[in-house]
Amino acid sequence: MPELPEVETTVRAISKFKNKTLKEIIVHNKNLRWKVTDKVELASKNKKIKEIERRAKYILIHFDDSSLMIHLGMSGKLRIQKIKNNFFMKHDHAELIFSKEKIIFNDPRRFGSIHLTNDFKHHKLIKNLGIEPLSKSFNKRYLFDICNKSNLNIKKVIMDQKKIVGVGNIYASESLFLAKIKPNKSASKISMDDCHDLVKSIKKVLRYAIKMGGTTLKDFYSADGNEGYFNLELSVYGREGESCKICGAKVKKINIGQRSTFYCQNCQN
DNA sequence: CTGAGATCCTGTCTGC
DNA sequence: TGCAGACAGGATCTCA
Repeated sequence: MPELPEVETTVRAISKFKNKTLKEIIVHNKNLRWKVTDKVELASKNKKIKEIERRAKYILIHFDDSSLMIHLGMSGKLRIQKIKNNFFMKHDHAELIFSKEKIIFNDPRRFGSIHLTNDFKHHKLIKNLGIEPLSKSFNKRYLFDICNKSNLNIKKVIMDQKKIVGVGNIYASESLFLAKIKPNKSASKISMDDCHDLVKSIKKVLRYAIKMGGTTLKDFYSADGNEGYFNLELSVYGREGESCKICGAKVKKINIGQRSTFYCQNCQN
């Protein structure tokens, strides 16, 4: 489910817990993408939350001496629920308990993960992440450099979390459409002008998706229960056979790295 | 080092 | 309806 905009939307929804004290974490199912360690429950009792932020697709909840790292994987989501509202949903795997409310981690496919670390910056899942696409350092020069060094096609490059973080399968297709670049174009053939357009497109698409509260394709809801509306704005993703919103040609679907990829054969080169 | 492919897991949809 | 198979927003690991 979640790419950068959905994670950002989730972080914003739970940011109201900043400065609140986490009473405890209860893990119902430790078998996530990685086994949830006992430390997560044992070392997170009565911790004041100093900061809540997003890094790549990770939700980071910082305490004084440690940080909780939550990844939503493919189907994970957080929801905020009143303590007294005592109901469970299938696949509720963990609960962050506060005085009146709790944050529940629900993840049917269990590709998500929860870690507690004393040094998140050097955690193995964080330390090799690439730059944030919405930061100033993500510019045409940077993109041009990584494209030049790569033998992959452009879609694979922009989805490589070691290079650029946060861009997943939906927004990769959407950004490439906006930049009028074919997803299977060889990265090494990308011009500086292409990079200019693509950087602008990625930023624009991500910012707009955040503004719309993310994309609700099947069942993404923000932690506050709101639906995301970016799916109404999708230009090519999931629109195989439908007409391109620009030129009217049929939207094509191909596979790139076992992921569905959508583009307009007419608009994108 | 790079890159392709398999893999983790459940739910939903499509086609026979 | 039933059932098999494909597919789904991620990303790591293995192997060549």
